[in-house]
Amino acid sequence: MGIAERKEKQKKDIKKMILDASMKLIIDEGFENITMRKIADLIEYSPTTVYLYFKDKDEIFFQLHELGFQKMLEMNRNLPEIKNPLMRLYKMGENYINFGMQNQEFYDIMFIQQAPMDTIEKMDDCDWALGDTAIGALQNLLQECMEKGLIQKAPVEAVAMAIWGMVHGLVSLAIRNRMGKMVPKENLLSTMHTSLNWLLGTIDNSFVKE
Amino acid sequence: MGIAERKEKQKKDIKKMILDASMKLIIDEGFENITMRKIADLIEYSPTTVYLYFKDKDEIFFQLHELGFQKMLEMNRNLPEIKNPLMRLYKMGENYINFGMQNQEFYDIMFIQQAPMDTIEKMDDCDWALGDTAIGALQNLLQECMEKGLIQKAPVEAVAMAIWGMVHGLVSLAIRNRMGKMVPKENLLSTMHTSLNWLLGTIDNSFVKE
DNA sequence: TTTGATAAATTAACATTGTTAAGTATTTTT
DNA sequence: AAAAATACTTAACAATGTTAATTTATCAAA
Repeated sequence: MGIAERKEKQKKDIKKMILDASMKLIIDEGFENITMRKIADLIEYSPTTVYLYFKDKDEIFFQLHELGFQKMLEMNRNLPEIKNPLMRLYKMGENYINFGMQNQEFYDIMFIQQAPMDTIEKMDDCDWALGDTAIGALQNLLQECMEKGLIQKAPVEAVAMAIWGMVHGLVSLAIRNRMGKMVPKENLLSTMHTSLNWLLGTIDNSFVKE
Repeated sequence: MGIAERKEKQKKDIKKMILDASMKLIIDEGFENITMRKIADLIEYSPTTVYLYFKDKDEIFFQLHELGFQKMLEMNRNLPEIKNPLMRLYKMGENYINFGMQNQEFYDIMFIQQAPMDTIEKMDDCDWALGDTAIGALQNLLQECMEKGLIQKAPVEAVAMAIWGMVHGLVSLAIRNRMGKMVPKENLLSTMHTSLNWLLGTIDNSFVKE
């Protein structure tokens, strides 16, 4: 049945158009200012057509949140080739910060905004799979580092939460304009990396402790 | 002039009524669902009256953000009596997490939402004084700890950002529902404290390093 | 090719929102 | 008591998300 197939593809295409348009609007004008009508305008359909492809506005945000995770995964493609798990941990943190700062709008949807979580709650299978696997990967990595004696032993969940918390904290403070005058804009990124390296340095057993 | 004084007081009173009503609404129904009309309803004035006391909705959020900082300062009244600066650092972190988790709506306005920052940008004196002094206090404390050899020496700004980043990260992930199934709700607070203690423990010189 | 059903898109409308302008009541000053 | 300033309300606007009703396009069967 080539016909049903083609229709399926058309539907996918329009969905993609809608998501692309949404993202463009978000980047150009910020979330607050994104509206269904503007999205419709951009894809040159009537406003209500959008509702034939997405249940509501929140679902658009949810899908963008998924796209964001895809983008993030792509950025981490360079990880597996790093054999030393501790080096991999460093790189993972760096990647996280860089991703957040280079894709602030995606990051916001993925980790700050309520909308996608609201959609998840309405779903049957209502758990945040993407987030859970991400933090799971961090935990596994930490476990490996500990087993090989590369970092100090400690409760894995607590350490994972601490590290994730820190990088998320830095990025989200920056995104939501809480860094203020404390750190000048041009130093922001490098200071964040310094903070991360400092943290990992303190647990890195290859540093000599006096 | 007792008359101008009384008028001044009346104005203050109504302002307070508006802020109280706003906070009540935010707590009861969340930000998304707070409206000028609901606020007006609650104080039994017409919707437009609110505009006689606040320029716009964002300014209400800005004032609530200031109230939040006041509340936070109150919570930290117990700090000065702790003579050991390192102990004070521990307590400061604990307080921060507790404040955030016990006053999620305030915390959200203070550190997550864009609205108060937008208002600040529109102001003449457009810097985030409250935030800056808060982080300044942390930096001073760290400085003191380092000078007394209680924690390892390191660039103060980077360490301050790291610590603040971590506690903010944990609280904001929790508030915005990103902890998911990773940490069960009833363990959330204690795990966060474990993470904080782990971090401070790693830089605490009173721990023996092997 | 005409028909009739199904799918796709649009127009019209609704209730809610933040906010402004214009008008009314109330208080203060003269 | 009249005039002026203050406090408040009513009416209205444009914009928003969303639904219901209606039109238009698509395409297999007659």
